[in-house]
Amino acid sequence: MKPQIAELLAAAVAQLKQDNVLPAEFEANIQVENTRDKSHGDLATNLAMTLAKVAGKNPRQLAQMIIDALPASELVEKVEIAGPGFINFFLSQASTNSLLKAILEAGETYGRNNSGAGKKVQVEFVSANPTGPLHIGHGRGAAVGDCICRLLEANGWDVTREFYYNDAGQQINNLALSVQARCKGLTPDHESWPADGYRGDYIIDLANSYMNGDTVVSEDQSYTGAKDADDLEAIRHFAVAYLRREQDLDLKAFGVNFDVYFLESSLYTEGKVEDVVQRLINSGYTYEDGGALWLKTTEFGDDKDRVMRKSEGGYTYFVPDVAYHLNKWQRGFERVVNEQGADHHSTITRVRAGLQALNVGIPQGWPDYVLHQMVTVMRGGEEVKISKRAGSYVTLRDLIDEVGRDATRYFLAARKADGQLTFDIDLAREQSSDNPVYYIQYAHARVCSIFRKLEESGLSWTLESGLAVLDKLELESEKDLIVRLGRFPEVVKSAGSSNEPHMVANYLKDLAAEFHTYYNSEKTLVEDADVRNARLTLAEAVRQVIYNGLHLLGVSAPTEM
RNA sequence: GCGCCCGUAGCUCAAUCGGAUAGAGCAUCGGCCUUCUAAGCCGAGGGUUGCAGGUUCAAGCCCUGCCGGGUGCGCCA
Repeated sequence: MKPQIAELLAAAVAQLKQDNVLPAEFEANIQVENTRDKSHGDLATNLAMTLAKVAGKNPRQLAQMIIDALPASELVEKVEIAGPGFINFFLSQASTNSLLKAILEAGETYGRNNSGAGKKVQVEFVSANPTGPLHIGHGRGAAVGDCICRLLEANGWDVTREFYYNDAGQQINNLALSVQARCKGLTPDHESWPADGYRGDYIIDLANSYMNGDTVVSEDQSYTGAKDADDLEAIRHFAVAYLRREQDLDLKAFGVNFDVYFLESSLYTEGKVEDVVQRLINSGYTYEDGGALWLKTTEFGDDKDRVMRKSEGGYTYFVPDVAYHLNKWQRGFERVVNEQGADHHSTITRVRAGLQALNVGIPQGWPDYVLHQMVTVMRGGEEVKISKRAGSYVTLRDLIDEVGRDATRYFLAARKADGQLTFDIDLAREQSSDNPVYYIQYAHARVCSIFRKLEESGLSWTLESGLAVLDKLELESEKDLIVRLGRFPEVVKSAGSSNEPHMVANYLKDLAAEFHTYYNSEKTLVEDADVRNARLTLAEAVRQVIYNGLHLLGVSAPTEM
């Protein structure tokens, strides 16, 4: 409804320009907002207040002139001036009726739009290195990242989900050494245990599997254990494949799938690192000092220049990062979203600086970053410290098993990413019945239950019969519910453009609350067939929107609970 | 020391490019099941939005300075 109201206002502004109330050259910024308070109508604009200065009138006086200049419309019941000069619009039943019709005709596509126009977007998330099981922090990344993907798809983008991992660095060597130590029967307290070795029990399982000669198959590779405790290279390959499989299983259980697995090692084997170094040298932003090769990142906002090639000859980690992002750009992703933990923050400036230095037309703020803050885990009233090396864990698998997939996804995605998150496992488990996700799902199940009851009574409802009697929705609560349903598309759009899936969760909670209230105050299956059919139509629209919204969060919409 | 994130009810969190009386859930207290699922609803209490200034018709939101919590700052990845 917002665009229609904005059109009316634009017409009024044009009229006032013609009447010389407003200067002809002036470009008015028309904003139509949802109201928080019902007494302020359904939609409101601050137009009179923003134009008051230019017009040389007080805002309320100007508001009246704008109202007088508004073209007639059957969408609007009445218009009022309120407070310092807000213009409040009360929508007519004709407008809510047509809204309801539009929702039901759109069905599962209601809320979607084509603002992405089919353009390619890549979302990189999780990107855990294969050195251990996924923990709750990865879970947050997985939930937020996947929801961002779903939102982008709903906004008409062509989404590629990508998982990037380092399969060749120092951490992997430590992993291989740790597994090798276990293969030889060593324990972490032994004096020849590797210095930075991984101590978790999963290393034992891994070592046993390798010595058994198991074959592990993950999404992007497979490898058979060589049973040889002295073959470090074979152990390394096996360990990576084994942990990748474990991570894939966890992610699958979480409802998260990837289109592309990108190996950091491929940047080296395919010459992409060398290529990007050469490009940077050619661009003139590099220099040598102390035997190392430096990049002048300070020219692009960094606080000091960064080493690209160490004096001993190896590259620092940010060079493959730049190479990887150049590759993303070359693959034609106009938009890229990197969902990572906030501890990766320092790479943002460096990667962007490197991309700018390449001088290949990459926009300055490219790519987008969504950084989620740490998750603190509480169990038994105490904080659980997560340490890979010490083997202290709250794995994503633990959470899915204990709390459930729907609740875990909801909890991790329903909050803004840029705040720390406290996840109290006992609370999530013990109070599972008070969990907000059930509250939303319950609203969905209730509508389904109404329709089952209808069928049991030998009655029926069709969309046609319902749409024919929408005028029977005379209650204020019914109108409010419809107005809220009408806001769903803008939530999808706004959440999609700002990469903030939590907005969808909040919207659904509010919608569910409004429906529960309505459900308790008005019976749907009443004697009067017209009223009944009209209310069933409304209930079905509510169900559809909750279904669509839950789908965006990757949470199921049960038909009974 | 420098950079970034956060600070909102006892707790966990919202607040849609700066809008009107800052909202939910949990917890506490009091009501509602012979009526479509009580995993629900209705009501009550609970706030100087960390502090102090500034910008404007309007600030939880923007600017400056403090305070507090977190995190990152290597020729490690």
